[in-house]
Amino acid sequence: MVSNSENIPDAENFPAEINGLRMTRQRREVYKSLMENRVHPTAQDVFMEVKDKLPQISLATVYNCLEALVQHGIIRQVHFDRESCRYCPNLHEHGHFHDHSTGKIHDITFKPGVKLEDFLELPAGTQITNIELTLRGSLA
Amino acid sequence: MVSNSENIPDAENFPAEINGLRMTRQRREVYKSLMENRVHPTAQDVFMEVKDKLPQISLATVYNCLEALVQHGIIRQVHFDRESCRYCPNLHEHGHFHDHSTGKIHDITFKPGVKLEDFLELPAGTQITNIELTLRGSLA
DNA sequence: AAAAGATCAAGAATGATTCTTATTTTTATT
DNA sequence: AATAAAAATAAGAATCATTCTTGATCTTTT
Repeated sequence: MVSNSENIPDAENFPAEINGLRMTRQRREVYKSLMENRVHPTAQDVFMEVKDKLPQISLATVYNCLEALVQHGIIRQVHFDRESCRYCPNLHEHGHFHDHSTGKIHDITFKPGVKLEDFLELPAGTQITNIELTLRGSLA
Repeated sequence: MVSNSENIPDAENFPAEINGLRMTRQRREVYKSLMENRVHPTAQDVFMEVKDKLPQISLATVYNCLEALVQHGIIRQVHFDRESCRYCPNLHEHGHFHDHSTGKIHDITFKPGVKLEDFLELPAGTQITNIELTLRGSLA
């Protein structure tokens, strides 16, 4: 159980809106599912999870909810090649390590204080708004 | 013209095989197209380019050729979100900067001597076999 | 309570990629 | 050089994640 390490509010006292996005029943369950098990699920995965709580929810609605949450900066979308998009409620700047031996995806953080210019040759005047870093390999 | 900064052999004296991959007419034209204009094209882009030389080539064959070239370590496949895959003959370790103001994609190299452990918190025992780094933004 | 606006469910549409199959080309064998 | 076996190609069908469309259902505002 991951539970209270991150203070996930339960249904009753869940905020009515987050970052200006109204928390409907569907959005709340989608978001809670992401918060409760940090497995970088696909839309399909979330759909199956959430159906326990809202049996009538549709896959299209899960896509809508995920999109809305992404647009409001509540979750992040991550990509591995051209596989299904995955979703992640960790908003801290981080990359991902795809462990091929287990199939699991792990968050990778930058060392404190590191800046892009420290390790990349960036052309002068580059304004970076988004970084996506993906490592692949295995834990020996 | 990019031409001879990288010594692209012309059709006649093109190697019969590269990294153990036999250079058929189709593979050769696909590869030459990538080498000659470094624009990170999609399969569709390459298809249109190569049709000038081989009018009867099919899109499926372009996909086959690109796949074969990737499998033999002759080119790299790169991904931007879930857009069409793009291809790149630059085999040096590098990332990509997607400039939203122009739509262009630029190669970004690491500063010489930089190692992953220098800027990332890598769990002990991680064996990295592949890195994909994508930056988005604009040139101010 | 009525009207306007948002959200939702269901299924159709889209688009990149992969797969299938028959044909053609290349290579190996006689 | 002729034949057999293997590899590559063309064409189009199939797949699969995602987006779009439409009508129905909630929510909020009036």
